Parts: sequence; structure tokens; C-alpha cells
Amino acid sequence: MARTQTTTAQNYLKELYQLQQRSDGHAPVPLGQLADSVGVTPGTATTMVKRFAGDGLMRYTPRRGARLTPKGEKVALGVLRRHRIVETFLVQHLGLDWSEVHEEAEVLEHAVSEKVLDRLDALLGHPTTDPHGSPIPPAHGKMQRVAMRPLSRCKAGQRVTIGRLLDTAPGFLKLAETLGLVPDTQVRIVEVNEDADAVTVRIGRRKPATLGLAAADKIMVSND
Amino acid sequence: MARTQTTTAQNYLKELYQLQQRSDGHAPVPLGQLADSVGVTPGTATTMVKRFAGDGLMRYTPRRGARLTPKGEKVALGVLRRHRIVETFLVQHLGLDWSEVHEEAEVLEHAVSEKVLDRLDALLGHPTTDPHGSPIPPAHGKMQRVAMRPLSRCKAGQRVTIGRLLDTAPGFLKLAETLGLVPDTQVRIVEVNEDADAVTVRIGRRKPATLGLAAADKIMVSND
DNA sequence: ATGAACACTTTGATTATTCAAAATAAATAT
DNA sequence: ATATTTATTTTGAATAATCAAAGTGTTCAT
Repeated sequence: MARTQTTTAQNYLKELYQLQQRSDGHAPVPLGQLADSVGVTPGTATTMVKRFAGDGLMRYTPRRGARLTPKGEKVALGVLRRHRIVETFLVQHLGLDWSEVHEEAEVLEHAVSEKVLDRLDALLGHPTTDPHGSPIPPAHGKMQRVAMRPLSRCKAGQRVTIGRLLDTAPGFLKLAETLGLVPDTQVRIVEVNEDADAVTVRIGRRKPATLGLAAADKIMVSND
Repeated sequence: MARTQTTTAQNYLKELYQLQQRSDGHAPVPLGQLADSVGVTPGTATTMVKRFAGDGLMRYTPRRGARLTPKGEKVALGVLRRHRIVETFLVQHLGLDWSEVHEEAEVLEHAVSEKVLDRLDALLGHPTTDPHGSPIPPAHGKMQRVAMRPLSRCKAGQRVTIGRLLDTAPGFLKLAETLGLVPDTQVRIVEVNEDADAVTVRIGRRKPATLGLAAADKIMVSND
């Protein structure tokens, strides 16, 4: 049965889910990474993960790492769904800036009931992505998987559409907004310079913008 | 500084505030009552209240009871404000039934930031009462005090307006709704029978409704 | 007054979550 | 291979919040 419902558990599950997505390939996620994401010391993560494993929410191999079980993944997707629907609501109906809604949603995701969530979802017209372009897990059924690649791996001359921003830090999002790098925007790759560690892009007739590769790594795009 | 910010502390403060309102007169509220309201055993309330007293949030006299300090009251009013604005939002914008929003708000009141609260408040047009007629404490300044008396203390023949429902239990609210006893409704007192422990009221041409005095006690009215 | 009743407080434990620091294992470099 | 570094786990302890049950003070009725 387990305390699938505590804020703490939900956070561990949610973070693990996201770490699995990134470095995917069915390899377990090292607990140090999980500890970082959750914001606890490594020792704490070890303790907690062992408990979640006992609850059937994670599969844990000492010294190697952890993975979500199907049961744990279901919970994680629920949390992510709440998070992203709340974010969408905050932007679309309360007019908050997209750079600040992540933090708000971190708290609200644990306080919104199924019923309220459904109403929000309906009010928003059953959105499939949040303001940062991240997919909103459906209430039932599998998550749709959209093929995207990071802006850092594009070639000069290509025309692509911004799909999703992977970094939720307000500073990063504020910058992206300023540059016009928001989901559904068409962008032309002006130059990719591995040596200078930079990508230069251009939106319409705006003045070109240059980003470091680390930043460009966190901007996912799809072909026009 | 104290942990004014934990959900638990906020609940104790909020409940104490409400108990003070009822049996007011600057007399301390017995901890047994507070324990009941918060939903903990008496021993727990004693432990907690001593801590809050140490934090300057309550004034505590052993064996007599507790009262909020001005500082504690400020926190309590903030919680109440969040609770009631959230309730109003849930009813007016998400279409939840007024009988169920109290429970939802019990959780959300601890998750809504100042910024989100302000936006909700603006979206709702700065309401002064929640769906049950309870006053919403203003962001700054004193709470307005409206003179009302319980329906149980009315006399036959009087015409009064329903102002506020004091009981938040879904069952009670559902009943009140069915009978039409919702805020701002005009009601005529048909009969008050102390012996039968009942009050009979009539709304417009509807068929008269009879309530026990205990229920009528929880319905506050004002003169037409 | 005198002893029940009742309300409140104390005590001793428990659960959930966390940290710091010591111990251990694995990976890397020399 | 051996030593060093790095990552992970263990251990011991702390904090917040709670309960059950025993203890104590008050009040009330006789």
C-alpha cells in the first residue's frame, strides 16, 4: 500500500522519473543524482529509496542506482500531470509569468485533488503540453512521445520549431522569453560553432541571438 | 521567528481563531476544544500550544486555555483569507459544489502563494465573503464585522436575510442548499417552537421548511 | 468538605524525514 | 597492481508531530 501519497514520496518519484527520461536506456539512476534532484544528502536518498523499493515503487540495486517500477511510474506521471496542468492554469488564467510558475506548481501539485484537477483540465481545454512545451501525461493511457532534438545538435541553415524548454530555472526561462525562444516559434539556425561552444539562431527578421551549447542543449526542437 | 509557516502551525492558529470568535469575550479557549477542532488528542494540543506560546503566537495559561497574540492572529487571518478566497474560486470558476469546497480549501490554503492569492483575488473581483457567507479577511487592515444573529433566535413573523452558514459539513450545506437557505436569500420566519426544538421558515411561495434549533443555530441572518 | 467526574498535562514511545560524519566499495590514475 | 579519488552506504542523532496511558488538578454534587 505504501505512503504513495506523501509530498516527499511524490517528489522522489517525480524526480526519478525525469532522471530516467534524460539518461534513459533502462540503466538505473545513481542515487547521488536523485539526491541532487530532490535536494537531500546522498545518505538520505539511500534510506528513502530502500523504503520505496520495499513499497514496490522503485527497484533498487545497491551501488548502482534505482528505477521506477510500473507502479512507481504511474504515481510519478500523476504528479507530473498535476504539475503541468497547474502551470498551464497559472499562465493562462492567472497571468503569471512562465518563468515563475514552476516553483508555484512544485507546491500546488501536492495540494490539488483529482476533482479540482479535472476541472482545471477541462477549463484549459485538455491541453497536451504545459507552457514550457513539456507534455502533460494523460489521465489514462500512455504518454505521447514526441521526437525532438536539442538545438545544440542542429546544423547551420536548418529551420526548426522550438518544442520544449528542459530547464525550469526562472533565469533561463526569462532569457529564453526575451530572445523569443518559446515553444512553437520558428527559428533559423545561423551558425553552430563547436569551438566557440555557441549556436546562433534567428527568428524572423529579429537580430540573431547566440547561445552557449550548454544552454542550447536544453532547448528541444523539431523539424519545421 | 518560529515555524509560522508549517501547515500544522497554521491549522492550530486558524482553529484557535475561530474558536475565539464563537465563545468570545477574551476568555482563553480550553485546549480540549482546540484539540477537537484540530483533530488531535488533548495531550498533543498541550504540547503544541506550549511551543506556539514560546514562539509568541499564543498566550497560554495552564489548565485554563489559550488565546492568540496579535502576531498569531495575523497569521490566522492570513490562512483564513487564503481558505476563503480559494473556496470562492472553486465555486465561481471551477463550478464545484459549495458543500465540497471546504475540504478542498483545507489543503489548498497551505499551498497558495501570496502572488497566486492576489491573482485569484483580482480574478474574483476582490470578494468580501466566501460562498458560505463568511467574511474574507482583507489583505491589510481589520476584518469587517457584520452584525448577525442565529436563525434560532428569530421571532415568528420576522423577515430576515440569510447571511452566513457556520457549519462547513457537506451534509449540512447540501441540506441548506436544497432548502434554499443560502446567503442573500430572504426568508420569513413562520414559527419558532422552543418546545418542539424547531424553527419553521418559508422562502417566497415555497413550501415551508422546518429545522431543529441546533441546525438553526448555525444559520446566521440579518434584518432585511 | 470529600470523593467522583472531568479536563488537562506529563511521560514515554513512535513515525517520517533529514543530516553529518564515518565506513566501504568502485573507478581511476599512476 | 597499488594508491588516490569519488560515489555510495551506514550509523548515530536530531526535529516535528503525534498517540496512549498514567498522573494531576478542578469542579461539582452530595
